[in-house]
Amino acid sequence: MTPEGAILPVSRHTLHGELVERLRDLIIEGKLLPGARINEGVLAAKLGVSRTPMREAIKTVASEGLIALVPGRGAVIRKFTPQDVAEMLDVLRILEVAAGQAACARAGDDEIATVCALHEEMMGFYAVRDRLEYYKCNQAIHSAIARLSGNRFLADQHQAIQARLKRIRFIGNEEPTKWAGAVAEHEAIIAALTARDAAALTQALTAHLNAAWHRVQDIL
Amino acid sequence: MTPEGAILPVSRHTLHGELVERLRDLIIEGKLLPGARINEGVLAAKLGVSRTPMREAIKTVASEGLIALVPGRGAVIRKFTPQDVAEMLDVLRILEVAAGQAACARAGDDEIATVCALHEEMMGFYAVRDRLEYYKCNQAIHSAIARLSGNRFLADQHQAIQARLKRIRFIGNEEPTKWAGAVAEHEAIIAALTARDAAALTQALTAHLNAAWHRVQDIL
DNA sequence: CACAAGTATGCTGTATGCAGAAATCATTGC
DNA sequence: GCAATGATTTCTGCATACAGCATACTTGTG
Repeated sequence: MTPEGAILPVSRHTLHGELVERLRDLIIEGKLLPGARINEGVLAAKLGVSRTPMREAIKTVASEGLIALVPGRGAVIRKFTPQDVAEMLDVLRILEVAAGQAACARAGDDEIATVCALHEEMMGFYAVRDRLEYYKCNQAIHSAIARLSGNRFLADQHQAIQARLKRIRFIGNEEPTKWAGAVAEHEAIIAALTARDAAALTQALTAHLNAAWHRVQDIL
Repeated sequence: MTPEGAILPVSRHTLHGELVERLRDLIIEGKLLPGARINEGVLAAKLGVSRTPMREAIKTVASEGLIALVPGRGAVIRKFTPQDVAEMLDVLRILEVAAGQAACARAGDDEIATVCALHEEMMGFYAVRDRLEYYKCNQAIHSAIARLSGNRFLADQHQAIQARLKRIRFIGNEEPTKWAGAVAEHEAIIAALTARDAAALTQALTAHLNAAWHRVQDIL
């Protein structure tokens, strides 16, 4: 990938970008709970910055949908209704199915192999019941499938929505039976993808995301 | 809709929201051209505000994708490559087709009638060659179809992408022959929707958005 | 004891100030 | 005459300051 001695631009750390990531993580990791108000001053102080870049980061994350802005009253961590989650999962399904169709048609064997490798890795984590690492692999697989479409914009949109649902889906898969179900569905997805069977892949992805809805439903 | 004497909260105009809209409009209307750098100071002065809310608005619009932030060098109006546009149109097609499918299954006759009414209005503007009003109706129709899905999140995502392409598609349809083509495609869409013919609607929408790509290709 | 009005505090929203990095322009050497 | 280098100016990025609104608390009254 990176040629020996290649000169690549220094990654300029902007405070804004840094804060956006930190803020997103705080929400996704559950340190900031849905419904909770954000006090700019104290949060900025905790992160060791002034209110100005903190506010800019809040505005950015708000436009991504994780935070709601209440005029005159600041920002609150957005609380997703069951309907919100169902709708997001539906769009995720639409995008993934479309990506899957495109992938069967245009993805190279090497690209598909990469996804399979991720799947193997994920199964390894499942074997030792490492739920966090399993989950990371899981997300990586779905992101990879989105990228297989060859449409970067689609992949980006997919990624953004997946990020919003990250926490909810992570909590939703806590039960062992649910987890086992998800694993089985993944097997079907990988099989269909390897065979480049577009129809089967559509079926498998749809089933997987419908099941995901049933899995998270309880915790909403 | 609004009951007689119903008390609805006063619409609080936040400077931030106002600026975001103004900034979006400036870009979409072409007052700020792609590739141009934004000077926070002068733009804020022109709009009669200080740099702080202006910067926040810029960050927000940037996260929407119309502006690119260059660390240490401020913000530039984002320039879309032909590939970017093709990818966005593709996602738009995916979302609209999915919305259309859902609409055929679940939309009420009244909802469909609303879309048809918009179509009639649009044809009126076409008859007198009022391109701007025609275009507004056009966008409204596509947004309405997205809403017919019953999935608000899908509709919102669709809306956001459509907004990004607004200017490019407006310019792309300048030629009379292209315009006529678009009108014909719309007729097919409305016919399929009225008949609740999901397959035909998918066909019509796909054709329309593929054609849209051909129409804008020249100006990129 | 409950409730309402007034007061006080805290927070948001906006403006301004300041340091450092870019960009532009002038100057000097070749 | 052109290129490279240095100085100046502008602009961004962040911090701080201030005003107005929202909320919480307190106090007075029925």
